[in-house]
Amino acid sequence: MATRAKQAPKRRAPLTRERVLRAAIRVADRHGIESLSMRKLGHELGVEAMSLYNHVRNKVDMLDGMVDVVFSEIDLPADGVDWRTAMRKRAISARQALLRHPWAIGLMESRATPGPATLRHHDSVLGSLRTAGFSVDMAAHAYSVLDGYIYGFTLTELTLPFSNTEGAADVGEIAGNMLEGFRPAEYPHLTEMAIDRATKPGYNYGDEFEYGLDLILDGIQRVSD
Amino acid sequence: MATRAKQAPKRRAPLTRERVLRAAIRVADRHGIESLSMRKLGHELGVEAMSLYNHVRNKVDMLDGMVDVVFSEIDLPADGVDWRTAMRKRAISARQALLRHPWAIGLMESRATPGPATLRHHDSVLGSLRTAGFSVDMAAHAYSVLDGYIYGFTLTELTLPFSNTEGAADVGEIAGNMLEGFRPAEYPHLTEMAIDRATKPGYNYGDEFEYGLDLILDGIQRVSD
DNA sequence: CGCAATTACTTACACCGTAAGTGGTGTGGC
DNA sequence: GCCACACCACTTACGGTGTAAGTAATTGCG
Repeated sequence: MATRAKQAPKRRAPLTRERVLRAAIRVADRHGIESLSMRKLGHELGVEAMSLYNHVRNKVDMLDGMVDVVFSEIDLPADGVDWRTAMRKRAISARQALLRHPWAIGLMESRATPGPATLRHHDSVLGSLRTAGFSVDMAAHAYSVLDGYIYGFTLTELTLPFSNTEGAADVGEIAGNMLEGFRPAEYPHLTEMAIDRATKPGYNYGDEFEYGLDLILDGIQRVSD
Repeated sequence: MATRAKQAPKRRAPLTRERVLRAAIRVADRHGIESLSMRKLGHELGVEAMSLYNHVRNKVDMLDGMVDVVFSEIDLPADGVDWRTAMRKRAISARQALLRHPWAIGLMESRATPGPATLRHHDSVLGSLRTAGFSVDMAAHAYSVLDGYIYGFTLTELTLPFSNTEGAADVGEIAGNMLEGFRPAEYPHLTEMAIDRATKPGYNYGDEFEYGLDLILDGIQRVSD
């Protein structure tokens, strides 16, 4: 038992930036980003708050790191397939990552310094388009529409007044929320749509995503031929 | 001077929810949302922090109100014009409002209860589409792509690492930021694009907005015929 | 005039991010 | 074997936050 390396029972796994970020993401996923404090995060890791600052410059640096981890979870476009299916898969993967970490989009707004995974992601998407023969201008156009749509759709999806955690309970819930919040006559078209949705058994707003995505991909394809 | 109404010189304008929200927006626009505290806002209005709570339930209620004001600044689609130009104008107006108040998109993520202006806005857009002959399903599709794109594009525009306050200084700035932050060989396509953009004299990322917008409007039009 | 409602004020509390300083512990050179 | 050193978790402290609770002043109305 000389030089006991790590088998001592009280020894705890050493803190690292990686471990801090993972724990922060876990807390934010579970309890919401607004309740992520350095003290609570320290507690989660069995450590005092100030110890975190040995691995993270400050809180906004940590938030930057968290966003970068989310980007790292998005599948990069595979090469060897046509640009359209590559973009389609990436878009779907991106939406899933952003839904998994609902706080990520809200953080993006305030974050000015993209991390390495973010840069790698952007570079890879651009590369996929250029390899497929897109001009620089056209790649910029395509990237701009696609990314805008991905973030924006997911953002609206997240802010929807009814639950987006798919499930049959949505059916009446939509109309319920609509009708109790205001007098229907005040917002006739909103009401019409809510009722229409509520009466469709398996309706799920998330399904709209691929409709718009394909519409945009069609548009890009048409203009790039 | 009996019953002096309000001509006493020291009388200050009474607080109202309206005035509180306006001041909050002013502070957030000027110094960033993260430095908007109830105490500072009180100071801005010449009032103690706690007085604000007579007109606002709590801080998140205030943030909700601020977002609703931003929505109220977006031009509603005019009726009497075809849906396409109505949607186009509204999209441009929405982007401008969101750029004017850069904190608004970041707030949307966490806000679950839309205000009256927000609801009125949505209702009006839906109404414009329905009047133009869109089915409920098709209106939902169109609205979903368009709104997603508007928010998402503006969000990416706001998070761009270079300044988006239009101006000739952008030219070298883009390439500059790109090249100093990392080794170009690591992100070849990003670098290529940055250089390409930087060498275009009047380049402004915001111009991409209308390109994507028209691409989407084309797609909607094609599918709705 | 007097009453009721409104609303700005003060005080207090728990929590926040983090600057600064301290002490113990694991590792590498002799 | 031993010691110096780098590391890193710790404690303490400070100024800021949102807001609950209570008080006092002003206003509008009978």
